[in-house]
Amino acid sequence: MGTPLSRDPIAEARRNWEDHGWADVAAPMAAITAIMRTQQILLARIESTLKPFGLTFARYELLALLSFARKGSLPMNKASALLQVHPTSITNAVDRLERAGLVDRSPHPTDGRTTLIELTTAGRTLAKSSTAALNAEVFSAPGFDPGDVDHLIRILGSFRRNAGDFEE
Amino acid sequence: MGTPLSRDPIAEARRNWEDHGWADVAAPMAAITAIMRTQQILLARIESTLKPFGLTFARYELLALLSFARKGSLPMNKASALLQVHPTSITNAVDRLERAGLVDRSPHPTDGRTTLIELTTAGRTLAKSSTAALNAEVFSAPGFDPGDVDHLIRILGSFRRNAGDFEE
DNA sequence: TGAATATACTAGGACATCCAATGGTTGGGC
DNA sequence: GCCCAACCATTGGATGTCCTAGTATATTCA
Repeated sequence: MGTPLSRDPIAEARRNWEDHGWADVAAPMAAITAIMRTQQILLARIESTLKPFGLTFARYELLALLSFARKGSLPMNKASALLQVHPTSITNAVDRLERAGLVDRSPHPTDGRTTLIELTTAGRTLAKSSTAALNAEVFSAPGFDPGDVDHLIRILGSFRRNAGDFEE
Repeated sequence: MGTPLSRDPIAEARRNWEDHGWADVAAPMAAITAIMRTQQILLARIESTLKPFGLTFARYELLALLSFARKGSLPMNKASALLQVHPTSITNAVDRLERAGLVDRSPHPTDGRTTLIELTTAGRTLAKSSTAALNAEVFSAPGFDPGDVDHLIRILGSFRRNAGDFEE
């Protein structure tokens, strides 16, 4: 987004917090802000890799989820729960994927309320190739030390469990 | 967003990656996905805390940045660089903050291209009270172990430096 | 000095997310 | 057997982010 700054803006914010009498919460504030910024950087990389495939991250996630579904199809509310996004976001993503010929909607055989989504052949092919691209361009060189990757998975896993994402 | 899942969806995705021959990138994939989800959870908490103040996180960040500016004013391009967002996002945020009477725009005294933004009295008051709310409701109980907070700051700081956010 | 280049902000469009409200569909309790 | 609460998907509205273009101002250099 521009040239590197001479100093870390988050470290600067942390100093500001400490100087204003909020030293007790300065470190968590810095950690949370750093997560926000890291997500932004990673998302930009992912979107840039997916762009040639005509996909956004939201649509890719749905495509990938469907490609792993045993039956090849998934109810929309199930997708919403697994991807942890609002149902309307799924509706939006399916609208666009369907218009692009990558998924199909079909009524649930026994429950008239739910809609099933299923990959088309083109969708399955694109899921494969875009995943290969993400693996090669993003996940294989994420910018973390290998040891830090395990730390992150543990720390964030614990956080998500405490936040009520899952039990276990 | 719903009831807790019985299993961690990210751990599940990691297993899927390993089962499909991508074991070498499964762990970074899981870490990156966890960062995405963690950011989503934290952002929701922050937005919920800021809602009573009529602020969003984007507008709050700008307000907080201005409240720490020595001169009390900041060029828009400077704000864009420090918050690491696109210049048009700053324009958008300033539009709304200005309409709410929280900031003012004024022309730069010597450079006719740049616009300065400055807190109004109401803006300064709101910056204080909303920061107090965030400190009390989010940063004081972030959901991380104290030791993990330092780990995160170090790991993510290193990542951001490698990504070109800042030098040093 | 005058033209080419660089910088700063804004306007309009595409996309994603959430919330609130709507219209069907199910299924349990009486 | 019926009714109402719960559930599912969609629509419309608000916000935010980025991108591309366009306009205006500065700076550089021939």
